[in-house]
Amino acid sequence: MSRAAAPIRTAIAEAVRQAASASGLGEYTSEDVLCALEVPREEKHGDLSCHIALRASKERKCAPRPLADKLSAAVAPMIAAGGALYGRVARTSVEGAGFLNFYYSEAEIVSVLAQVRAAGDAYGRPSLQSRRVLLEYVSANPTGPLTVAHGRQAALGDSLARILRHCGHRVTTEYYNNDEGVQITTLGHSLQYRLRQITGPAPEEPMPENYYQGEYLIDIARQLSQERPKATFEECRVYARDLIMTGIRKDLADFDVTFDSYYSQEELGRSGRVERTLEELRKRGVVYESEGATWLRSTDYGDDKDRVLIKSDGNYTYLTPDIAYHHHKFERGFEEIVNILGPDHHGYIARLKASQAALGHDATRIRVLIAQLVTLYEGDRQVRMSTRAGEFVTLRQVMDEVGRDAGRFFFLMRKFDAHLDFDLQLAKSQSMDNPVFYIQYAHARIESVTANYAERTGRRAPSGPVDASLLKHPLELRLLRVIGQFEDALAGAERTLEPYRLVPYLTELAQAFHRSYAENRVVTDDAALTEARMELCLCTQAVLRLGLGLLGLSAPSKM
RNA sequence: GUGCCCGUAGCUCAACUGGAUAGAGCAUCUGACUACGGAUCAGAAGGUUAGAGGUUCAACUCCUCUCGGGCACGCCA
Repeated sequence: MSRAAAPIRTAIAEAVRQAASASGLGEYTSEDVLCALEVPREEKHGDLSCHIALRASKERKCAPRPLADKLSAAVAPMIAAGGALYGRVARTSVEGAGFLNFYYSEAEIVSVLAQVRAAGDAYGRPSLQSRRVLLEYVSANPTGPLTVAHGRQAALGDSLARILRHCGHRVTTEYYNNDEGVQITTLGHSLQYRLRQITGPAPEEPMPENYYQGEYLIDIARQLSQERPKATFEECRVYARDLIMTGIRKDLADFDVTFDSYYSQEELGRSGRVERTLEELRKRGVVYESEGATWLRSTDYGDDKDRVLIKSDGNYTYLTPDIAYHHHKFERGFEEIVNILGPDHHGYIARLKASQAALGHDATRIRVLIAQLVTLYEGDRQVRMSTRAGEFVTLRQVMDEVGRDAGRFFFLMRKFDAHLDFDLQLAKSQSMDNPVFYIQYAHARIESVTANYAERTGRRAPSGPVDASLLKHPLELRLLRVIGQFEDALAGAERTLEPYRLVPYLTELAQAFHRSYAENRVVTDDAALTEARMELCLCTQAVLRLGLGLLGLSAPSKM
């Protein structure tokens, strides 16, 4: 194959696009065709399958099979001698309702080793237009420690950032810090109450129900009492807020989650942006006064109710600065705005999008991912949580309990819009019940093969190109195929913004390795075969490391 | 009452957004190294996709209704 050949998936997509046009099937973009390519569930259906004829048949209401035949005929010259896919695709076939299946040549399958080597850390990067993405996530109010729900959002957002970056997008990650407002005021009162309990005279009233009840405030009060026993309310407010925020950032850092930017609501208020945004909305005629309040006519933009911007007491609602904040996201030039929110915010999406549409922005550029709740189990016992009651499980506790890798893996292993049952016992068990170890074990195992190889040869890798055609065993070919499917798994994760798609892929890759390993001894007296198998191991390891890295997991050499 | 998410093997979940014979892991049962890590590998069994209709070449997927679970529906944040 040629040196600068495009990845096979891209090459096939381009061939299909041209064939579709030539055969009168229709004009499609590369993106359209890429979406119609899939790795078939069953190997007998080929290495890559295209169902674009099925889609075309739907559009023009005719039988799909003849369309697939026409497409196949148009593709035929491309796999014949001199065609773009010559030597890479051995054959195609039309099957089922109208699938066009591609069967790779053995040379192509084997060439993934060279492709992994050549691409290095960029392996699997799809050919996409790079976008400027603002990814906002966690954004927990600094009124208490992060919970497991935040942990899930943190793992999801961080992994998503890694995936989008790997795909060539320019990503800025941001944490919106609600560092002022009603909840922070309540936090200040709560701390002051706790402080008085320590320094006296103790308050006679019981602690109001809406105060934050958690024990962490008692600890903070104890600390403050050493420094400033007579702290004013304002001092309490700032002290609690800042100390909690410091703790949040520490938790995130220990979870290996960092943000490019922390965006302060307080600073947003000082900047005058909120007023300017309101002015802009007024100028656009989407604001009106009623019942002493100021309203946004959000129903004109798809919301089911108009929303209050300024309450009759003169204060802004929560929405108002948030509108200004998102306006500022657009003003900073981001082409795609991704927000990860908890399930309690789903009703908020429509009004947020409406507000941005009202400002003249393209609301379809906003993608909101709702991360569903986490239910925590300790074996059979369910652990309930509630921030106010102070009876909750923190991200910190989960990290301490099960470790960072297992924690992140469990948060990511399910798709984010489904509830997650997180079994602490399972996550911390270092047994074969635990899927994260299965994947990491494959990586570590290869490391020890490498050590064996190094002992024999004095090198950790083949010194030059290997003869990959020596890899003939069905399980080896299977492993090579799975390595080549990384591209497909990554593209799926990028398109849907679902990191969990990498989990079954990596499990499959690890499995393909373990199976091949069980049948084929790597280091033998056959020098050429040993080199080829060693290269296969090293490429497998490279993709495992890459995939684990995209999930934010370590790739250990020993376990 | 209204909206959103969900209901798939004994358990936890997939099924590439409408595609091919609904797949994995665990649990259960049966097997496998005198060699590179047994945290591994091979095999068996397990299903009327909650239920009932509908749409079409094709439905776990879309529409309607019913049942069951979760989360939201403020001039709260």
